[in-house]
Amino acid sequence: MTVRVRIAPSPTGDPHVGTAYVALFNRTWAHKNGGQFLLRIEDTDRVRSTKESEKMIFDSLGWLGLTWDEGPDIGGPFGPYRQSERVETYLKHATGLVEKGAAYYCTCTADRLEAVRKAQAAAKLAPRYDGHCRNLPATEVRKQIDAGAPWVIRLKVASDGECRFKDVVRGEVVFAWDQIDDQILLKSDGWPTYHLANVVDDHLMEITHVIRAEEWISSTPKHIKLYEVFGWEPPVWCHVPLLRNKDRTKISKRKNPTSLRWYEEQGYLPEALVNFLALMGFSMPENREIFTPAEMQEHFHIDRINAGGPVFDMEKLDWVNGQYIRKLPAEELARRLGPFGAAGHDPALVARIVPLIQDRLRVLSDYKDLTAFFFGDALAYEAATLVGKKQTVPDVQGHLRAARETLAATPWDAAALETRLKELAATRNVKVGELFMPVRVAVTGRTATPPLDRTLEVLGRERSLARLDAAIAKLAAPAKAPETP
RNA sequence: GGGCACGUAGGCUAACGGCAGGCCACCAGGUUCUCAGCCUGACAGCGAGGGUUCGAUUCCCUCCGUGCCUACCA
Repeated sequence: MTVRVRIAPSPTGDPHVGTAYVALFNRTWAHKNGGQFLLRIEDTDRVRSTKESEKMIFDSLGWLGLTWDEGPDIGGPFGPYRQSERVETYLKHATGLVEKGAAYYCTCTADRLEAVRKAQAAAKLAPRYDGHCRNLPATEVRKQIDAGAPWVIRLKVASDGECRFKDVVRGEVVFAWDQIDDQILLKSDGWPTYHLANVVDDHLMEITHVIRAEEWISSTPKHIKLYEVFGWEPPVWCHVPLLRNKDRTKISKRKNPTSLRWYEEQGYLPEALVNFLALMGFSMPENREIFTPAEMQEHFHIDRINAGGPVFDMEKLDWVNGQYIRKLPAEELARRLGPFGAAGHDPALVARIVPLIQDRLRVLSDYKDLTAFFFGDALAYEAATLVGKKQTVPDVQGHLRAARETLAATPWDAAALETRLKELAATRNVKVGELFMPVRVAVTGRTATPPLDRTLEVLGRERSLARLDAAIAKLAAPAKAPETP
């Protein structure tokens, strides 16, 4: 039997990091077994679903390389893959269940349901549908419907005994059937709820393994009941853990970035984010932390997924991202930096800059800040920054003037610049740092930069000398003088 | 409240019932003109209590903690 799995995101809001997480496990499992990975859009919530959101799901998953074998955009033999285009199917199946006696029409109003819930809460009972319409004669409900009352279809669940199922990640799970509510299958607008649509589609699309988030465990008995009353073979159940915020609650945008677009905009590499996501619950043999999707696929098995909910650790993500950034060939890194500002810069200059910042990029969007001083003429910094803690203004003035003079007479390559500046420090009888730091600040405006010699080299003679002049002028000016580059 | 799930250092994780190991973060050194990177080292853990066993992180029970679900959302 061919392994067929799917993810079924609902297109509401930004594309979620949890979607990518579950997609990764699904896709890896399908491809490891030579099967198919499907993307199905669960847009049965007519109020919240949007086309823009759907598009973003396609784009973000595509960005991550988590491509699908069948889906709304590319089609496939089991389409349509958008639930809004399958509404008649669900209606037909729901009414079929009523005819079989496995489901029933319900005309209870929202007001009544709320009142029932309130009463149950007051009596400290579990909030649950009270079976009002289930117990009414069918003719009575029929009469109300014919009179124009809105109706829904509910699944008949409550009964004795237990619902047991095997979960690949967790082992055997048991629910008492009397804990399970008479779930609404078809809403009053004629559209299905998740539960109905999900089961019908998974069956018709021949899904073999349902790999989904842990939050669905509680609903699984309803789904099993549906498979039972339809007379269908249920899939293999695999509930993977939920990604967590630092406080261990379900990951949420208030407490942690969840939008895949955010990660893209920050300049996390897609392969790094996927690698990091894999680390949340999956582990490679021999403690490997950095690996490709192909390597993961080789060693992956659903039953190796850790069942505990992992805290999404941004610091480790940064580390993983750094690993990937440093591994990139310089030209490739330059290309990837394009959208982060490098596209607007002279390619030849970018090519010289990239090696200087490759070890210093945490995310690609650091590019702008890290390279700002290579562009433009004016530098904005306080004159005081030029003067070290153990230095006096006259000291620094002397260093800068001497450095300016020396550099003006030095061939402009890193090796020569370093040699001459170090000689100068010796001549002036100061530590290298005491000379280098003021020069660094003078030509870059900051105290943390790539090595000074290479920075000077890329910056060029003309610009470097001009900035030294500006720094000397800045120090000569009255203490609180405004910036005059 | 009820149901279910989950507990290995601050975070992610590994370990046929047999010496608890790796990564991130943190800290300390080294490299060095600063920062970053890189190298070395240090710190740090089986939620608690019972039971089974020669032996329990591992199996069982109880407790505790945490999370999810408890919608005509998914």
